[in-house]
This record gives sequence, structure tokens and C-alpha cells, in this order.
Amino acid sequence: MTAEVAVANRVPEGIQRVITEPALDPRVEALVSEMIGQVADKWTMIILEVLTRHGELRFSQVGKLAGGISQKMLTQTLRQMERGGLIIRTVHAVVPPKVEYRLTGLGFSLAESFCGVWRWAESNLQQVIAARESFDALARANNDRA
Amino acid sequence: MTAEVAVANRVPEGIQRVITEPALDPRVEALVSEMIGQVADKWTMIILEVLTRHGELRFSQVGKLAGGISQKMLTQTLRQMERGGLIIRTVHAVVPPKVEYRLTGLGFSLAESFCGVWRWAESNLQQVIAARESFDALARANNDRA
DNA sequence: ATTTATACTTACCATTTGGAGAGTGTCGCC
DNA sequence: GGCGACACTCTCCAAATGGTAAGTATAAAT
Repeated sequence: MTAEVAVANRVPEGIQRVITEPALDPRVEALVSEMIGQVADKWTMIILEVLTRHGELRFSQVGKLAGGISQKMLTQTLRQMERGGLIIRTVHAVVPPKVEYRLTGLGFSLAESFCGVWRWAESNLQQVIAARESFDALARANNDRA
Repeated sequence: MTAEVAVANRVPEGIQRVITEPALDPRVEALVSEMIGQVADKWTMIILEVLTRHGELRFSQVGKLAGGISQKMLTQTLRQMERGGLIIRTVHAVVPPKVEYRLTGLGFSLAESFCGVWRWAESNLQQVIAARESFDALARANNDRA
């Protein structure tokens, strides 16, 4: 279990140079990180995933599929996603109300980008768990000594 | 400006089916979203980027380059990243203290995955801004009517 | 007349987050 | 002997976050 972590720790020399991109305009950078902050919160990501998986859904369906979200957060998150152009909200003028949500092209492309992170998380779950365990074990050992 | 949004809104029919992946084991899914929650917070992303860009850095250097982070958050975030196996912390036993941080292979691969989201944010900034503007304009119009 | 369904909205409240600022330990330097 | 450098660590406090629960609107169904 320590072995896996050890392997992960070998960082090829100078590899940074290969990937490092030219520095960004700080104004763009600020806007980008603001956007990422908005976009990368828990519920936004989950709803993005739910809508990617199921296509068009009603308010309460999104809620059920997202799992454990309060009505308040659901409304809030959907509204914010709509504002950012990630989803489209269609109101059907019926009683009881029926409102449907679906991804825009923009929302869809964001979901695709996030796929990378999802995949990373899936495939590196074990490594992270192992790393945490060895870190915690070490910390405990140090505490005991003190 | 409305045109761009309109284009973004055209979602090709049935495209979901192309991308939608097989449903995940809910236990894995829970762990994954927990990890993403930890990993996708503002400072973690910024530090990831800083370390990708600059290689090995000292505590205070990371702080400066991250911009506007408090010492508390810096320590906290670095510690958490170390625990997750994303970075390595090297203590040089000198006075005054010298501690250096660098990405692990794991941290590096995460940074690569995030690159996708960064690129998305960069290239779609304008669309998001346009979407927000038209959303806000519409909301204002509706408020005025009421 | 009352209930039901749906999609919210609002008020209140507990928890969490995160910044500011002061304190800690060590050693070389003046 | 006191100061400075560095990397923390700790305490206090304000602000943001997010859950619960109750309220709103409408028309069909009972």
C-alpha cells in the first residue's frame, strides 16, 4: 500500500516545462477562476451530471436524482446555471406547474470537460485513499511520540 | 450578443446517448463526489496551477503566487493536498525553516484533468458573460412589469 | 369546501468557512 | 540580549452557506 504511493510520487524531472502554458492575462485569469468557483460547486456538478445522464427533466425529478438536495438549493443552483447559460428552463403553462430543464450546448460542453476530472477521480480513488491512510498513520505515529 | 447564446442553446438531439456512460456503483459515486468536493475548491485548484507552472516552491512563495490567500488557508490547503497524495512536502532542517512543496505524479495528473475545465472556462468566458447579461436583462424587464 | 399536485419563495437558524492578528520555536547576526 | 527570518499554529470573530419548515398560486378532483 505504501508502494503505490511511492510510485505516484516519482515526478519526472522538468515535466512541468512540457505542460506549462504561457501566463494568462490576469484579468482573464480572475474571471476564469470566478467562473470555475461558481461552476465547480457540489450541486452544480451533480446536476450537470444528472442532466447529462437523463436529458430533459422536471424540477422534482432533478431533485430526486441529485439526491439529498434541499428545494432551496435546487432552485438556487438551477437558477444560477440558467443564468450562466448552462441550462434551459421551459415553463409549461399548466396546473399543477410543469417546468423542464435541459442542458444547453454550453452546459453540455462543460459536462464533457468535467468528465476528465470525474474520470481522474474514479481511476485514482485507490491511490488517494492509500495516500490518506499512510499520511494519517504517520501523523498518528508522530503524535504518539510527542 | 443574443445570437451567440442562441447558438449555444442548440443541443443536438440524442447527443446525450453518445456521451452518457454506464451508471456507476453508488458507493464509488459517493466517494468520487466526496473527492471532487475536496479537490475542486478554490484554493486547491489555484495551488495546483501555481505548482504546475513553477515546479518546486517554498511555503511563502506559494502564498504570494496564489494571491490573496491567508496563511491559515494556505497551511490548511497544502496539508490537505499532501494528505491526498497530491503534493510532497520537504522540510529542510535549517534555521530559519525552509519547506518546499512540489506536485506528485498524482497531483500532476489531476492538474492535467483540470486543464480541460480551465480551457473550457477560458474559451467560453464570453458566452457565459453574454448569457448572464441577457438573463439579467430579462429579469429586470420582468421586475419592471410587476 | 377541502384536498392534491407542483414549483417555487421566504424567514429563521445552526453550522461552516475563512480572514485578521497575535503567538511559537530556533538560530545566526548586530 | 534583542531582532529578524520563516513556517507555522491558535484564537477570535464576521460572513457566507445551506437546511428546515411554512407559505403561495392555481385548477382539477373528491
